[in-house]
This record gives sequence, C-alpha cells and structure tokens, in this order.
Amino acid sequence: MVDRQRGADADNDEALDRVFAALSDPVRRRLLSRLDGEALLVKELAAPFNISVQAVSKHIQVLVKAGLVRQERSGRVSRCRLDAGPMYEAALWVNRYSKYWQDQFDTLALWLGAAERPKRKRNSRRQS
Amino acid sequence: MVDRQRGADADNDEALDRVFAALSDPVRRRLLSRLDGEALLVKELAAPFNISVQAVSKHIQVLVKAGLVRQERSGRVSRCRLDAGPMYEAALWVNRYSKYWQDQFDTLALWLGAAERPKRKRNSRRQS
DNA sequence: TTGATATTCAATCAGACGGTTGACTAAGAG
DNA sequence: CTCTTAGTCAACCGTCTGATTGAATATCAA
Repeated sequence: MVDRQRGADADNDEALDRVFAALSDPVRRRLLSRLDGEALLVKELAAPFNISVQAVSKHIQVLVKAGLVRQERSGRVSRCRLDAGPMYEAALWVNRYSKYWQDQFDTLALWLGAAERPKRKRNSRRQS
Repeated sequence: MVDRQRGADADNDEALDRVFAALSDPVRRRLLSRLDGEALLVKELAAPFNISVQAVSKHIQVLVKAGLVRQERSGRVSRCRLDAGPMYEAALWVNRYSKYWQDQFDTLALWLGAAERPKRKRNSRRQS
C-alpha cells in the first residue's frame, strides 16, 4: 500500500504514464501512424506486421487503455479510430523543454505552420 | 533473429523507444523536471523521494541511456545535467498529431511564447 | 447447418522493470 | 590511518510486458 500523495505533483499522472508507455513501442507507434486519418480494422492494422494478430490486438488494448484509440465494434469487425486527445498532455510535457532546442526552433515552428494548417486564419479558430 | 528492416520506417527507432520509455515513469519525469535549469548531484536528486538512492541511481542510468541526462563525475560526486536533445525527436513525433488538438491550439501556441523565453536573443530570427 | 472469418480470451514463457538490501570503490574530513 | 560520504555494482524478488499457441465467441456466407 504505497501512499500515493495524488495531486501533490502534477507529473505524477498515471494517464501520462500510460501515454508515454504506449508510445515507447515501435509497433504501437506504427499503429498510431496508420490510424492518422483513417479508421482501420484490427485485421488491417495487423497485416503489415509479422507478429500474430493476437499480439497486435494486445497492442491495441494498450493504446485503448492509454485513451489513444477507441474501438467500435460493428458485427464481426472492430474499427479502430485514433483519439489523439491524451497525447496533448504528453506534447505539453515534452514541449516544456523546447527552449533547449533553440537551434531547431525553426523546425519546431515549422510543423506549426506545415502541419495541416492550410491557411492561417488571422482570427478565430474555426471550431469544427 | 528478427529481420529488422532498419531505416525502412522512421518510427522503428530504438532511440525513440528509450526516450518515450524513460518518460513513462513519474519518478524519471520528476528527475528531469528538477534538472531543468540546474545540474544536481545524485544525492540531491534522490532526496525528495522515499525510495532508496540505488533506485534513483538506476532511474538516472535509464535517463542516461536515453541520452536525456549526462553525468560528469568530479571526485566523489556525480553531477547530473539535462540534455533535452533526444527529446526533440519525441516532441516532433507527438506534435505530428497537433492537428487533432485544434481546440487547444491557443494553448499550444502558448508555450511557444510563454515557456521560459525571458529574453529572446537580440539578433533573434523571429521575423515570422 | 456448416464453415470460414474477425477478434478476443487464457495459459504460458522469457526477459525487462522497479524496487530492495548488502557489499564495494573511491574520495574527503578528522 | 580511520571514518564517513557519494555513488555504483550485484544479487534477488515480485510484477509487468511482449510474444506465442490454442481455444472460445460471434458474425457472416454457402
């Protein structure tokens, strides 16, 4: 029974643990990459790998528990959809250290401009 | 003997594995947080935790292997210094999904301006 | 109904992980 | 030299992890 002291330190966040742990595996990172833009079935997700479908299924469960993937089952198949929301906290965490990449600051600003942001609306995000 | 297919996929990066794995533990995240700005000794790093110094030392070794911390020993003590360089790749990776946080885009732009950037370099290529 | 397909569950296994205690090396302090 | 301090090394332990194989559960097709 470890005394947890929850909330005392914002970094002691189990959700963040799960997100970073989920991202620490190359298979899961590839899964997330493939789910960027399209929702796929387990079978489709498993196809490129030479590990068993069960292993991929377990990887997906890890992603689900991290909140990065949602599965909606319809009939026999289970369509997996990306939910990048929990990754935001992780991004905030690592970006706190962006000051140390000042050299690559241009590159850092680059994805801000290059990542799907077709035109910079000068005002107002177009809230979906 | 797994055929690795190294380089075929940029996401299959063991360095990235180690960085994300290092970040997946709250103790190590707190260590990194405390090393942000000042270099500390192992003893000083271990003080706030109620785990043994050896355990903290092992955590530091994990950070060192991930390239996030460098240790320079002078005499008896070992001063630990943050090296956020390897975190940059991790930041690039998660930031690829920033388009999904469009709602929090303001916050995302916030750390760009608000994160410890007290005085920008006077020559400062910040002409957007 | 029969059979193939999609996915998960269950048991198992080797190895990594996070923690402990105890011993060790090496450097300062007396 | 002796004692203490800083840090790591080594062995151990319980749990988690990533993978396997085999069985179970549903769903769809014939």
